[in-house]
Amino acid sequence: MSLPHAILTALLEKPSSGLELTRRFDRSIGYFWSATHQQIYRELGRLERDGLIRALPSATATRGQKKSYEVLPEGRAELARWTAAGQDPKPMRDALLLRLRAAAVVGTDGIEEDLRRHLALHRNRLAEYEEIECRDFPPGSDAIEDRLRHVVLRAGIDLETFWTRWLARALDELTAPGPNGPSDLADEVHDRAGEA
Amino acid sequence: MSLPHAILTALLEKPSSGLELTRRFDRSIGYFWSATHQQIYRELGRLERDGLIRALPSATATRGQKKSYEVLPEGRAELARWTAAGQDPKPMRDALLLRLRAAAVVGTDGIEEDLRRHLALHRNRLAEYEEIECRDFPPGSDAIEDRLRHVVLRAGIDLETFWTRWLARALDELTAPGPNGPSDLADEVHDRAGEA
DNA sequence: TATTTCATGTAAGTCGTTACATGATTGT
DNA sequence: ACAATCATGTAACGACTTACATGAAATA
Repeated sequence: MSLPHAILTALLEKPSSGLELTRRFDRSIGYFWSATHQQIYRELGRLERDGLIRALPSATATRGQKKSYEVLPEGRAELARWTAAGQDPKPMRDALLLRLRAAAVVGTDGIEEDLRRHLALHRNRLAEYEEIECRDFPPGSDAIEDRLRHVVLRAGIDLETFWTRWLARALDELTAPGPNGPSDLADEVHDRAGEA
Repeated sequence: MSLPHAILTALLEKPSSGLELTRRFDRSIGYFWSATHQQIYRELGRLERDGLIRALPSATATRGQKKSYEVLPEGRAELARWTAAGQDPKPMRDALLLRLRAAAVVGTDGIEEDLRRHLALHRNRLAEYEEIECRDFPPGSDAIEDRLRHVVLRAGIDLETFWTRWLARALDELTAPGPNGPSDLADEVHDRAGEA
């Protein structure tokens, strides 16, 4: 149940329409909580129905017309309640690690190319985050709101740093010659099919 | 569509029943792809229906009786096809980062306690992974299958290391006194509600 | 026999993804 | 007028979550 609270946070930072929210999710907020425009419109409908947000008076009620929302006191209270309540971390899900484990069983065809592609993507995102840090968080800012936002961005930077380093290492392990050379895995595994 | 392939990988490593798979997902595989027993039973039914796995002949057909599965050649082929195909990384979703961003708007009540709890959890998991590394991957193993499994475990270790460091840093930022002290955020933000 | 544990499943509801539909505005 | 774009939705489906149901085996 995080999407409604992500939207409440975004609307408190600045009242917006559905499409504006979608764009903001593509930029900053979506870096740690992504959402499509369909999810956002559905959730805006629910939040309005439940009395946590309301459409700005200026907005007309017809389809295709821009319609902006603002957070009501009940919405702010609900966000504060959710923020203060503890939550257990969700177990992670990473398809790339799963594929690597599968590759240890059925062979490594196609993996190296994809690791390189992921490495390039993570390097790009890392550069993007570091640019944001230079622009928005010059050294010496000290209000606690800024410190919080900065430490969140820092998580993104450190995570992308981890991925770039780990992918480089995985590529090393994948391409380094083993005792029988790097390309004999598929047959070898096939011979061992069915063992414990 | 990763769950069926996670199950195929697990079954190739060792034929198992639904409950055995559930336990293995709680241990090693679930470290990067978690699943509940309901998901697993449903998926086993689909995989059997589609001819990718089959129940071992010994298994009886009645409810409440243990029923083990093994992978058929079609299942192995499907797993190899999926493993070789490229996939885009999914955007990440982390509720804790979202809560920190929300806390910058509605106040930091309750956050510090939860950060400490998360820090303890990640430290425990890190210790767990490092123990597995010492036990299962002594220095000098060099078959490519072992190198692959090791580098996957390494991702887990490095990720938990990142989280412990980042959480410690976040706690520093949260508890360090700011220009107006650490406890005045809620009121301050409330005064600023509605600005750009 | 009664309880607990093992083991397999059903059902309902929410969330996320993909594809499509519709109205309004702007530019040519 | 026409096309492109902005903007708001609907519909359908699959994935995930939570709660519950049922049968078999062990054990007290």
